[in-house]
Amino acid sequence: MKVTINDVARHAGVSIKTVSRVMNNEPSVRKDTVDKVQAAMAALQYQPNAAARNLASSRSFSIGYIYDNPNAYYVIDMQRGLLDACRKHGYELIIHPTNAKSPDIVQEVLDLVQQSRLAGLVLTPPFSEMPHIAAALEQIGVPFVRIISGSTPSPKLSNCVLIDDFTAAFKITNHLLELGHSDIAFLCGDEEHSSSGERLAGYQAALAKRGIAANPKFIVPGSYSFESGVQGAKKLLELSKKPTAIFACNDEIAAGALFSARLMHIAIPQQLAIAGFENSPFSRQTWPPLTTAHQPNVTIAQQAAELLFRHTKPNASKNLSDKQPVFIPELVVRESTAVSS
Amino acid sequence: MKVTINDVARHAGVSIKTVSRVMNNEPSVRKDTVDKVQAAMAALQYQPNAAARNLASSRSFSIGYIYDNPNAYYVIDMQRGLLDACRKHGYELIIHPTNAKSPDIVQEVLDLVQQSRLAGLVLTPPFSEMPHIAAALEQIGVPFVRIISGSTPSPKLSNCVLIDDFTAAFKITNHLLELGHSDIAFLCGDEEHSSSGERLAGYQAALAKRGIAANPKFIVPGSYSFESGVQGAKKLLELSKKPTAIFACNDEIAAGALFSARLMHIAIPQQLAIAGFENSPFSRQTWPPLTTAHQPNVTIAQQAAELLFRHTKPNASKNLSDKQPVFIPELVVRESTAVSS
DNA sequence: TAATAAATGACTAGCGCTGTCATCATTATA
DNA sequence: TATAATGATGACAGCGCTAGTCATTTATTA
Repeated sequence: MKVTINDVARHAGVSIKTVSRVMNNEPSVRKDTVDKVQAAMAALQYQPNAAARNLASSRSFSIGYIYDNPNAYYVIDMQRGLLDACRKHGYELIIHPTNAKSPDIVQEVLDLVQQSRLAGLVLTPPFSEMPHIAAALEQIGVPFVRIISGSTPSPKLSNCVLIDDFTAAFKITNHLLELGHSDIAFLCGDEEHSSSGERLAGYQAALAKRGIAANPKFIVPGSYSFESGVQGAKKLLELSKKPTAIFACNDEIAAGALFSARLMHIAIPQQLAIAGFENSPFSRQTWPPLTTAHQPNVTIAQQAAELLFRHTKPNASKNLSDKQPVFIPELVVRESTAVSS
Repeated sequence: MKVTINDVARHAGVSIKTVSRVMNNEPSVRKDTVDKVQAAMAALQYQPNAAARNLASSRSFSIGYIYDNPNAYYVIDMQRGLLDACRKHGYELIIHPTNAKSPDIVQEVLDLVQQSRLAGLVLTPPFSEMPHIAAALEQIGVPFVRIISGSTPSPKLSNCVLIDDFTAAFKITNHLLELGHSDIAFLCGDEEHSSSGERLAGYQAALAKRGIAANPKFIVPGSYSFESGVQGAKKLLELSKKPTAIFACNDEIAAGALFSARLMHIAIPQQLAIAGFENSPFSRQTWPPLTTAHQPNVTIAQQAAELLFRHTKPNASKNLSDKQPVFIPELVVRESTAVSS
């Protein structure tokens, strides 16, 4: 029933210590010994006792994922990717939904780390953009990886996975421009999220490249929510000079804009083109379906976890750790920006 | 930095063992000793080492949640509720997304239980409705709680949290009837999910009570997906005798139906009323927003976990364990079924 | 073939907690 | 008041593994 390291050792004809060496991939174990031991582990279906390993080594085999994101699909995708990586490396994932705006969020994170004895942490927005959290984690020496918006790798961002929102937003705006639009409005997400700023910058850069002066009234502050899209679009569509296209900072905002346009009997895409960002499932389920930018969140999460494991694992090869992943979301064209027929 | 049970014992002036007794609320510790120990724990901010407890007691302090549900919001809510309960009882939650249709799903679940040494498991549909999983878990003696569709508590369902889909569906159908509809169609979810059957039964019962013969063409098989709603509604709206109202088995199907109706230039709710089920966030974000039934998923999950802990905890009072929670989703009326003006 | 380095094993001491059993303190019973 | 019966507490071993120290065996190189 219960297979211990002893059984494996006996089965493989080696000592307990050698099995332990293999498990912790310590150097100076011969290749064929490793094979022998691994064969024995497989044959006996050995499951190392995580509790014992934990206790003896006083390191832990779980990483944490803190989230506070209204977009459930994003969270689920992240979890999926993180779990994939965790399974591969024999780690466990501790999830922790919380309120990022809580005044003692830093303490909460530290408590989590202590209580669950986390080996490391993966941070997504908004946590990945809170400098005091990064600072606190650094101080207590807990490795962490941030998934953030950015396009240019740099040493300062060595523990980051970058999402190039700028370029993706540039591409979306360009798509609208190519469709013949020049009065393109932008519905911002939360100011605190740097993704919103990056996307705005991409939008502005695309306009600038065509020599189009950005109309300040066409840039509407807001937040990453349906409601914000409703309000923002309303404001835009009540202008005397309406935009002919709206680029929303994410799909939810875009859905809100769609809702507003419909209320005002504005036909999409004939009278108004709308584009979103994220490619969340409901971007396919609006009417008409939304043009958007696709982020491979599962893959991003996997990479983030892999990056983290390079820091948590003592004997892992760290030589490739300079590779800093950058993901560029891809343009997905759907009916919400179809050429008016 | 690291506070151990030793420190607490010394601080409280008792033996290590007594502290341990307090932690596990074993009987036969005097009241004032308990207080003394708890005061010491609080003063030192003692965090018991889960790994050590695990190892020494060979029981575990984590429960599992397996999911395979396309509805991310549902999963997130479940997690939230489960985590709330876990935190309260000092447990950890191990999440495990997987494919319910995998041929060796039972083995996978058993492996998970073994590998993560789970103290128990919470099952939601579709897993909660797979008898071979329940059987396998019973056989290896791992406690589990199922969240399933049903209205009448019974001893056989002692470890279940029931969702009364029947009554909720009855209420929705009744709402449509009261609006003056009599040609009400029903878009089914997956046959394997008993919720679909229960909701269908509730729909039929409501019709029957009014003496309305159900038109078999108005009952369309399908699955819990947007696409299924699109197809199902299309079929219905191409009938020579169209329904005037559609009750979809969940919001996603309803959104699909909405999409289809729009394609066919059918005005909602003027020409067709549509109702969903679940009250997922996007039921509020369609145009028009969907009438639906609200399930308090966070609370449901909490209760499920509490129920589970009564089985996993050795010294817990089990006397209240006969109480079997039943939740009736509530009717939420929105514009998709507004009286045609 | 000797000299050097690389693998491996035997042994030991915990990691922080729980379980068992022995001990001591208290109360009930005659 | 003595005696048993119970309640409350402590001493100690050990959960399954890691990690360190040396001793021993095996492979590699000059």
